[in-house]
This record gives sequence, structure tokens and C-alpha cells, in this order.
Amino acid sequence: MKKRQNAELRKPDILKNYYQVILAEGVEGASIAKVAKRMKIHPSLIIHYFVTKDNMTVELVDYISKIYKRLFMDLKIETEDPVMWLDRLCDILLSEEWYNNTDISGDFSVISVSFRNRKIFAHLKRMYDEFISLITRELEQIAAPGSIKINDPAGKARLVVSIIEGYRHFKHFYIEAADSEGYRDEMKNTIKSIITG
Amino acid sequence: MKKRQNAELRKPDILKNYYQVILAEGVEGASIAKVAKRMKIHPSLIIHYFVTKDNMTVELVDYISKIYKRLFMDLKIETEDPVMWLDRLCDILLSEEWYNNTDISGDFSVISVSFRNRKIFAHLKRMYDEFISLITRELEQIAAPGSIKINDPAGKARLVVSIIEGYRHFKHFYIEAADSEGYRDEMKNTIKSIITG
Amino acid sequence: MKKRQNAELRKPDILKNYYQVILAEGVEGASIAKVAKRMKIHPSLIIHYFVTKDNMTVELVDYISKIYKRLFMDLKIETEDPVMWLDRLCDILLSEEWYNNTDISGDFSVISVSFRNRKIFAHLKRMYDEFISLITRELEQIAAPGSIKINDPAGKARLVVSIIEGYRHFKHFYIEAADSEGYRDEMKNTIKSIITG
Amino acid sequence: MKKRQNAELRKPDILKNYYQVILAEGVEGASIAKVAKRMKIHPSLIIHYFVTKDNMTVELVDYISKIYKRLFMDLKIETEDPVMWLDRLCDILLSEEWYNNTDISGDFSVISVSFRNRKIFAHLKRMYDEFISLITRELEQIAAPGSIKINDPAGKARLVVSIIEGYRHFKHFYIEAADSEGYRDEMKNTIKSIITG
DNA sequence: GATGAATGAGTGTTCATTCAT
DNA sequence: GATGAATGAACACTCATTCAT
Repeated sequence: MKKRQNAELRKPDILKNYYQVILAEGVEGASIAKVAKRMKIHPSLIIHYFVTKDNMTVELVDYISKIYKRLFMDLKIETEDPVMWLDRLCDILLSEEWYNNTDISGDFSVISVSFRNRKIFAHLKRMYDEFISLITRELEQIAAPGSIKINDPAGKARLVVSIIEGYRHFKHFYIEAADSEGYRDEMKNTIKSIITG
Repeated sequence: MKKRQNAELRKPDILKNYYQVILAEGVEGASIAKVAKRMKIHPSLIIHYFVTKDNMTVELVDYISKIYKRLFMDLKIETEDPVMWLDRLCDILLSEEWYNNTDISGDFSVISVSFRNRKIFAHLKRMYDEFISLITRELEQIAAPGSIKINDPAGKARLVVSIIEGYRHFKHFYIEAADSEGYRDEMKNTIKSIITG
Repeated sequence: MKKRQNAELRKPDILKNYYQVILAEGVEGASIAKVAKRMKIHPSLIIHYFVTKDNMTVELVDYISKIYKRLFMDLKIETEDPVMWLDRLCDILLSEEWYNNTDISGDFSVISVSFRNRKIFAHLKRMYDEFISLITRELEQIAAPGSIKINDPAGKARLVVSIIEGYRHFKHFYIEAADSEGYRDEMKNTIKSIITG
Repeated sequence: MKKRQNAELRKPDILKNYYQVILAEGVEGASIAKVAKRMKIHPSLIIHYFVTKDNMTVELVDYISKIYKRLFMDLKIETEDPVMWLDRLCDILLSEEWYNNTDISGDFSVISVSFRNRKIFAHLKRMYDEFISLITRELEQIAAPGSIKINDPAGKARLVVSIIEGYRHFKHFYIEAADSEGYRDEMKNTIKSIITG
């Protein structure tokens, strides 16, 4: 009846479902049993693959990291002009699409766990590190031609990431606010002025 | 054995302990039993006061709100000069002290719950609304004398709050970074330029 | 706010509500708390009146007995002719109205408790004894003129009661059966032939 | 320590013990924990097999049905003569042995639940349906030779079942009555006259 | 008479996990 | 690889009851 699969295939599948459960019910509501039910497999099988729930959560962070990274790498900015490139980059990071693809609900869930779980903290930090490097590289490319000057691109990247996080954080509560577009514009200007300032 | 108390005294006491448990073990680890154990009372007494755990969590948000508000109201900025006032305000919002008093771990916990619990969402939003009004009022006072011009103080306040949240969010992962002070300075400048820009 | 009342008035009121809860949720689902909630009073007040739940249940049986007795006493058979009287009596005991007034669901609940609770058993038995006497008296009156002969009216009454109980018992499962009327007719004939047989 | 068993063996065993607990303490007193204690297994194992208590109760009805059916099927009436067969059948249905084997206390418990639980109602009704068919078939066999005439055997069977239920119901309260034997005789005559009448 | 505080036992159920198959 | 049996701790919550007010 059940197809035999190997870990390579099965594990990401389980993680995906685990993440879905977390999105639906939060860390406090997620359990191995619910993931198993969702997948119509036996809970023991999940243990078989991940040994402990804790383990699975750690691997989940890496799974999310990988997805986010791919998401960012897939960004296509179709211009060579540094000014437009920068503009486009800001647009993307504040876009509705990016906001929706990067699931802030799930992020908050795992981040909230990271306060008490060193491993999760470490793996999440690595994810942020990677994100910052990616932004840094972008900034360096933008600055390369010389028309735009960016001092300390790594430091700027950190600022940018932190502001984006604040934006997402804040947006959760004010998502439907009438002037959300005006708010986003202000955000964008802020980021741009930080980068070039 | 039985210390007889009333709701007025007991409820905040329970909430305080509930919060401590959440800080120590996260929402996913917090339970009525653990709170009761901490207080050396019977779990059912907690139910007696709050009827459901959900209820208690909602009341916890209000409890936190009240504390944050008082924390902010108690700020004493001892100057009359608008420029220094603004400087001091930024200092405070980014200060180690403020960061430590406003427990981001707890915040993330309840925020992460707010994604799935409408009541908690509403009560948390009200807290943010209040925080924004407080900042708005500060900005209006700063702008009142005329030496500093602040367009749309409410909008600015929102930006500021969102940036502070991003700062706290980010700081969690980079708290021990060598140049955290430099980072804070950049943050402060960013905020100041946003307000006056 | 709350009107002070005395036991004389309050107790039957509580019993009435207790009975309603049993009808709605069965003995297994009935609790002091639920009765209190229904009446918008404090559970302790119920304890104050009845001391224990067990006590209250025993008093409930007497309360039901009283109602049933009154129900029977209020029957008005408007004829003097013994044959018609008997006919009418059977009609009543098998009538939809009687069936609905005597709540079999509640009866089963308390009877099922009577298997393990001696007091309840005793009080319920007394109720049946009374019912049998009432029927016996009816039969004696019917037989008095001499046109109808009834041997051992007390024994007959017992048979009648037992058959009516079986009828009610059975009806629960076959209440909507198409030929329920035909079934009732057969029942009626059976009872009549038992009485006069 | 752990005796490994499978559902096929374990489930009826649990149901048997559940029934015993219900007999001893009623539906209102029966709990998963008590059943587990009785069996010296862990309560969660019961949940493992039945998922919910409700489920278990439904399955209990089927378990009882099966036992009753087998009880009836095992009846051996050793005669070929229709008159004696009928006589013997009535004897059995009113016998002390049958009364004791069919536990009326348990019956009342589950019946009282059936008023509020549709599933239990349905499963109990099916049990009665089966019992009625069995009696119907008996009556048809009795009538087959032609010496005894039985009109509408199915309808008669229903009457018989309802009277037996009334008998059992009533007997609970008058079990030790001095003339219980006389009462049974009258019952028997009533039933016989119904069938052939 | 009426309420609220407090208890402690008990409820059904969920959970992560272990082990045998 | 996959499932089912089994455990034991924990969960939120309900219960009847006691006591002080």
C-alpha cells in the first residue's frame, strides 16, 4: 500500500508538513502526531527519521533557510544600471510578494523557540548571516561601477536586514492600514538613504 | 496553609508568574500546572480565576501592555531643549536598559501566538497603538517650539516603532557582536534622520 | 441583586433545574456546577441547600414522584360507565400526551442510578408502589358496579404498570415506526384483556 | 511486564472490563482510568485502541449485542411439538436464568445514554431489531406445522419483546416480592395469549 | 442566604518516545 | 522502511466539597 521511500525524499516531505502544522497551529500546537496525521503515516515513522522532535525542529530551520536562500537567489533584477538596481532591490524586499513568500508567522514561531534552544538559535543565526552576506554582495555590486558610493556595505546590509525585519514585524499588525502604500514608500526611502547615506 | 486572597491581588500575581514561565519555557512549554507549581498553589485555583488558559493569555497581554506603558510613562527626560530631548529619546529607545526591561523573548512568544489567536492579536495591536500614540505625542512636543520641524508626526512614530522592533528583533541574534555599539549609533542616526527628514 | 429566598421555594427550583440538566446531559453529564450555571447562582449555594449531590438526587426522585402523582390525579375521566371508564383509562396511559409528560429519558436516568444506590432504589420503589395503588383503586372503582369483573385488582395493576413500562421503553426505539398506531391499539387490547381476563 | 497483544484480543477484553465497571458504578461512574486500573494497563492504551471514550461506548453496545445474540442462538428447545415449543420459549424468556444473563442494570445504563447519543441509539436499535427477528423466526417455525395459528408474527414479536422489557424493568423493583412466581405465571399467560390471540 | 477562595481528586485526551514485529 | 503496542508524563479542565466572609 505505502510506497517505501528513503530518507532523502521523505525527510524534506516531513519537514514541509511540519512547517505547515506550525503555521496552522504554532509551535505550541505542533506535534509529531499531527504531522503524521497530515501525511497519513504513522508517528513512529517520523521518530524513525528524526529520532527526536527537537532534532526535527533544528532540521526545520535549515530547511527554511534553504528555501529562503533559493527564494533570494532566484530574484532576477533585469537592469545593469546601479541606481535602478538599488531601487529594484528595495522594491523587492518590501514587496507584497516577498512578504507573502517569507512566512512571518513561521519565522516568529521558530525565532521564539530560538530564545530557549541554543541549536535553533545557532542555525537561525547562520540563516541571518547568509542573508546579510547576500545583501552585502548586492550592495557591493551596486557600488562597483562607482556611480553610487556605499561605505561599509556589510554594516549597511545589517541595518537593512534589521529594518526589513521591523517592517515585516510591524506589518503584521498594520497590514490593512489605509495608507500601507505610503508607509512602504517611506520605508523604501529610509532604506535607500541608509544605504547611500 | 490557605492564604486567602482576592482576585484583585491574585490575578496579577498569577499573570506575573505565567509570564515568567513563558520566558523560561516559551509558549509551547508554559502550562497552568507549571505556573501553579511556581506559586505553590493548586492548578485549579488558576482556572478558578481565569476560567481558561486562553483567557489567561489574553489577560497576560493586557498585563504586559500596562507594564510597558508605565515603563514609558516613567521615563524622565530632564531637559527643555527640543534637540536634546530628541537625542535623549532615541538614546532611551535603543538603550540597553530599555532593551532589557522590554523582554523581547516574551514579546516574540505572545506575538507568535497572535498569528492564530484573534483576541491576542487585537489586544497586542492595541498595545502597539498606544505605544505609537505615546511616541507621537513626544514628537509633537519636540516640534512644538518650532526649532525642529516634524511632518506627519504620527506617520513618523509608526516608522520609529517599526525600526525599533527590527532593532530588537535583530539584536537578539547579534547581541554580542563586537561593534554592537557602532550598530546602535547607526540605528540612532537612522531614526533621527527619519524623524526630522 | 439576588433575591433572598428560603429553602421552601428554592429547593424545588433547584430540583427542577437539576432534572432539566439530567434530561439534557444524562446522569453522567449532570453536575452541580451545570445546575448552578443554569440558574445563575453559585454552586456553593446548591450545596448549602442539599449538603451533598447524592442527597439532591434522592430528593429529585421524590420531586419527580410528586409530579407524576399530581399528573395522574389530575386525570379527568368524564363518564360513569365502567366499560367506557376502562377504555378511557387505557387510552390515557398509552396516549402520546402521557408519554410526553412522563419523561422516559429522565426515568431511565434515575432508574439506572437506582441499581447502585439503595436510597434512590427505595424512593423509586415507593413511587411505583403509589402508581400501582392508584391504578388498583381505579380498577376497583371500575369493578364496583359489577358489570365488569376484575380478579385480584392489585395483581392486575402490577401487570398493567409493567406493560406500560415496556411500552414506553420500547417506544423509545420505535417511536417513528409507521404503524405505531396499530401497535398502540394492540397494546391497548392486551391491557384490557389482562385486566378483565 | 508488557504483554504484547493485538487489537483482536485486546479490544473485547477492554470492552468486557468496561462493561463490568459500568455494572459496578454506572455510566456516570465509569471512566477510562477505572477500566485501565482494573486491567492493570495504562489508560492511554485504551485510548490507543478506541481513540475516544464515546467510540468505546458505541463498540460496547455492539459487544453486548453479540453476546445477547449468541445467548439466544444457544438456546436449545428439545421438542418438535409446536405447543410445547411455544411454552418452552415463554419459559425461557421469563426465566431467572435469562434474567440474570441479560444484565438489566447494564441495559438501563446504555439505554439511558441512548437518549442523548444518536450512534448509541442506532446501534441499540439494531440490537432490538435483531432480537425481534429472532423471535419472529421462532414464531414462524411454531406456526409452520399449522396446529397453532399466528397472525402477523413480526408484530407479535414486537409485542412480546416490549412486554419482556417491561417485565425485566418491573422485576428490578419487585424482584423479592413474595408472589413473584405467580407474577411470572401471569406474565407467561399474557404473552402466550398475545401470540396466539 | 449567598458568594468567592481554595482544595485535591479525577476527567478524557495528547504527547514523545521505546520496542517488537 | 514501516506499523502497532505500550508506556508514563503531562495537559486543560471539571468536579464535589469546605471554609471564610
